[in-house]
Amino acid sequence: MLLWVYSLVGMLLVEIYKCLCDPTRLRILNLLNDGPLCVCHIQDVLGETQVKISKHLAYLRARGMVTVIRRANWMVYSLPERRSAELDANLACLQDCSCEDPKFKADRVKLRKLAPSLNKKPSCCPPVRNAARRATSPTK
Amino acid sequence: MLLWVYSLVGMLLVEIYKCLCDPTRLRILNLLNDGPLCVCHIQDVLGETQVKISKHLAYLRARGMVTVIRRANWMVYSLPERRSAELDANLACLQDCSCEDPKFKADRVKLRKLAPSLNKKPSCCPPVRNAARRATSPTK
DNA sequence: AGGGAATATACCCATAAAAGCATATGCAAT
DNA sequence: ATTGCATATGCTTTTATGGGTATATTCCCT
Repeated sequence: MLLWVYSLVGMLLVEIYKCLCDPTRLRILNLLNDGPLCVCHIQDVLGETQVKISKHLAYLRARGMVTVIRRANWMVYSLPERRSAELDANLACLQDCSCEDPKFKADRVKLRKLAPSLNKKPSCCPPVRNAARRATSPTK
Repeated sequence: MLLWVYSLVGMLLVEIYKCLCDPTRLRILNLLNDGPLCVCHIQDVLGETQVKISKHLAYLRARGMVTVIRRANWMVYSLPERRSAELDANLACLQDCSCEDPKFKADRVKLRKLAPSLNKKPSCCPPVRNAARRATSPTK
């Protein structure tokens, strides 16, 4: 698998669409639109296995579609702060499309209901709206 | 390959993105944004083989991303007249993104330069902006 | 140092996608 | 009917993708 991290500016349109053409990834991005999240939150809301979520996050990360920071044991994912014009336009478009869609809406509702109890865990990712972000993947 | 023609309204977001995640299809849609085109025009502008273009058009057609009418020997493809909100938003977004992009722009320029000579062919698809359109595929 | 928790990765399998070559289809004109 | 043209389809190969199971990594805590 030949992959490299695209610079945010140079991110190809096709690569953006490749990120968007899977239902699980769309659901993840829909959640991240409301703010940074750790894997366990995403996992619990989507009701999918840890591996599945983790792999899709890796896919998105490798293409600069999300950024991540480590917070103790937890990996906190966010939409990238600095975005190419293309990425920005498409994320906005996705938000438009998903905001009315019942399935996406349900995920967001579930997240809000779940969030308080999840945040009672020892020191899971806090419900802050704008955690510090890093541009590149910490995985090496 | 299990495929069916999506009703325009019910077209799933993921299916839209699947149509958009291939460079050749993006180039095709970029050209169609300027108006209906027959296969030979697309083929000549993109410089790709007939099979390749035809197959990608079939892919788009099967998902309601383009419509087609027969005009004598020629098949004239268009973007669908009636579009779901999602499709409309994404086509607009694509147009935004591709209008500045040098590669897409080059294709459009090439089309305009090529069009006059191509239209000298016996009775190739005319350079009309709004040919009659049909909603479904004529192929059976 | 050792254990537990959260997350990532390796490997495997089934399926889908992309492209090529060859061939078929449908229309028009002779 | 036959030929020629534009386009579509069938078959094949290669590669990518998505998901699963098992295992590794990285951190915190004791």
